[in-house]
Amino acid sequence: MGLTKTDLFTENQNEIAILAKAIAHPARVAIIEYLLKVNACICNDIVNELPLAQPTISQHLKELKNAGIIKGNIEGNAICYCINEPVFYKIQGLFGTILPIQNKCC
Amino acid sequence: MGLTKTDLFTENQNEIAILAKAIAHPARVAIIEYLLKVNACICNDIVNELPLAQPTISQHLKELKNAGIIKGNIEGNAICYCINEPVFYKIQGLFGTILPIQNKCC
DNA sequence: AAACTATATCGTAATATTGCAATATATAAA
DNA sequence: TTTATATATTGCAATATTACGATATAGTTT
Repeated sequence: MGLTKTDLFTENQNEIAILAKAIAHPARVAIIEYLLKVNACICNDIVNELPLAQPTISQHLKELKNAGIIKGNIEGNAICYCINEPVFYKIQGLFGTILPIQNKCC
Repeated sequence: MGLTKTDLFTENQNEIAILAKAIAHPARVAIIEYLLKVNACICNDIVNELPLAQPTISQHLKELKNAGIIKGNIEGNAICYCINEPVFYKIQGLFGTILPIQNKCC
């Protein structure tokens, strides 16, 4: 197979999985960290910052954008990327909730 | 290709990516949620809880264990699984830090 | 218009992931 | 010791991901 059975799980479970998958690559983590540092930049800045080819960066940016984690605005012939705050805060909410674990593991 | 260039990124970036990847599947999200609910259970309980075959559950448990998110203790002929607190709190720390975003996106 | 800059898309090869039937392993119960 | 229970591993097919060269698209500058 190789096909995740999305329909078998709740919308919330799928949403968490999709957001986690967007972060599940070191290049995309690096892009997020860089955007948090410089606030906003064009794609070419990221190409110069990371040791990956331009099409590869473009592909990673697309995935981050599809997940809603970043957004891009057309700026002349370039595209200005930045963190999409609402989704970013949502991630912090989803993964950052301090749950009291009652660990009675055998 | 199809091979993530791990050596090009920092240890921290790779660690975040590995933890995120472990959560990047709805079945594994469901397993984590279930373990948080019942505190501890054996693999067969999860097989009965989720609509996936036993080998598939076993595989997902293995990935969660490899990432350090859960741990399993031998209990007779069964294996008792539970959340591995330190790593779980680490995830909350990594993703849950409230960062003030200065969004000056174009 | 021609050359340049910035980004996206296509095509493709290599590798990874998902899912499960079949089977192996190991302890428990009868 | 046979049978049942619980989990892991193997093998395999289908699909997804990663990476990048080549190329397309689109705005900018000269």
